[in-house]
Amino acid sequence: MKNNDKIIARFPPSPTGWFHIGNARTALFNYFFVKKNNGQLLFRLEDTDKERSNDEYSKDIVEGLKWLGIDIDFNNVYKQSEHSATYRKYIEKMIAEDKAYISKEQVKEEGQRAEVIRLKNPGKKVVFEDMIRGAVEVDTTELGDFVIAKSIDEPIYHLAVVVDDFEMGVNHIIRGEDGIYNTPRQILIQEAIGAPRPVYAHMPFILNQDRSKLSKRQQGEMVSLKYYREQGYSPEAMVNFLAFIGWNPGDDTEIMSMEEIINKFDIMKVQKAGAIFNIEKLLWINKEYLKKLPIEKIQKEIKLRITQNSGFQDDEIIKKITPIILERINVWSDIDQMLKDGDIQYFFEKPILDKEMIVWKKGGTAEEAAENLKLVSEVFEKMDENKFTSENVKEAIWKIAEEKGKGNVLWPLRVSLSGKEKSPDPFTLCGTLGKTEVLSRITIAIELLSK
RNA sequence: GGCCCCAUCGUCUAACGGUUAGGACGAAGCCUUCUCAAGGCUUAAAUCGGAGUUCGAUUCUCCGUGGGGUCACCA
Repeated sequence: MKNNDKIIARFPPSPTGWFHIGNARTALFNYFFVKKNNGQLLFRLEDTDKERSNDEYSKDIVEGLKWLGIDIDFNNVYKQSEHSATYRKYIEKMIAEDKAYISKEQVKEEGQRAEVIRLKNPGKKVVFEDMIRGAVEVDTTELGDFVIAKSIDEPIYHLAVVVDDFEMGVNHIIRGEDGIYNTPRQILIQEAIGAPRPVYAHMPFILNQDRSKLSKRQQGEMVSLKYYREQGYSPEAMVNFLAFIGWNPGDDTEIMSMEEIINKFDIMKVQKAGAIFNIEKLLWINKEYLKKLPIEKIQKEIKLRITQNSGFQDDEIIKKITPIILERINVWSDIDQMLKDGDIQYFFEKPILDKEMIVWKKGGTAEEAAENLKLVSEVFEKMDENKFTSENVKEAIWKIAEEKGKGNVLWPLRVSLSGKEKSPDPFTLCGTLGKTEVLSRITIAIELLSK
């Protein structure tokens, strides 16, 4: 860095699709690097491809970055589309200095220009230093006099990038591995316009299960950050997870905040090889973050999901079932699935019972079930409504359960209350539903059994 | 195919040239238990192959092999 000691990096997405998870990770690593080194991260929209660029995608990218907690200045976003005069200036300069020339072309396909601007390629070996990979050497001869602009007013990507980075004072470029092929020709352009060479770092890819580059074709919407936002993943979990694809603090720590990551971040320790996207690990990390959330926040989210999906909104019940739900989910959208499976409704309304299901499969009869339910309900009748907690219920009927066989008492009770083969234990159910509702559901079950 | 990049458990990864090759996710088993979940404990599981350098290679070099990427008037 000749003129400037401050590290300036950039994140330059082109808004031609939903914010890609791999791009999100690149942005994150840029941010880690810059924060660690008291530098600055700039944002640039590469929106010169008018056909494919759109505003919705730009918004999605900005929102995604904000969601992740990357605080960069979005007020004065540098848009490529607004700098055509700048590109023109450099193109003219290069032509004037004989570094580039207008080339007459044979038009072979429709849409091809009869004239384009090509760089005079000195045809040499370019060696550049990569913070992740070390020295990378490429022979640029085979590139030939490559095209740098379609016309004096239409630069192509490589030229635009080099000019923008130069104009913006960018001195560190951290980008995806595929940028390695672009680097030599961009260096040639830098030399032609007299721009200093930035320091490079090329990040390994995130991979599909078969180790090919992470693709929408294979992963569908799961390549978009949008998907994870919608599913209700915690941004902290996402940052943690993405950071650990290709990097780690060097010890056994798995859960780290953005601040801790930045603190320990070292770009030299970034992995060279690509890494498969492991959703299982993400799920686990997300759950770790879920568990750390304040209870009010958890209740609020659970209520939101339940109300949206089912219309139920009894605050008392929601409060009671919060711990039950929390230990059964990894991500908020799991609540939607629970609702779909009917695993929550029975806390709010009487389940439809199935006679067969109430009977304990491993050796009970309908008569025994009915009899035991009667015994249990007699005990419940005598209990104080205010002391009808799961602990007290357990204490009150444990003896009966042991005498009559636990399976033959607890299974029918639990199924009578939930109507499900799988559910939380009967004591928890009792404590949540309350004495009146419990007795009512038991009565219904007994009637059903005697039919 | 040319060029480029990469290579430790299934996955993410740790290991100044000297470790019983460590951790995590996942899996399996056990405990707890009426079922599910959660939790606790335990187990299985890896240095791609071959040369070389070295007293000693996961680690350094070379050659294979394998995988991936890239070869635009797209970004």
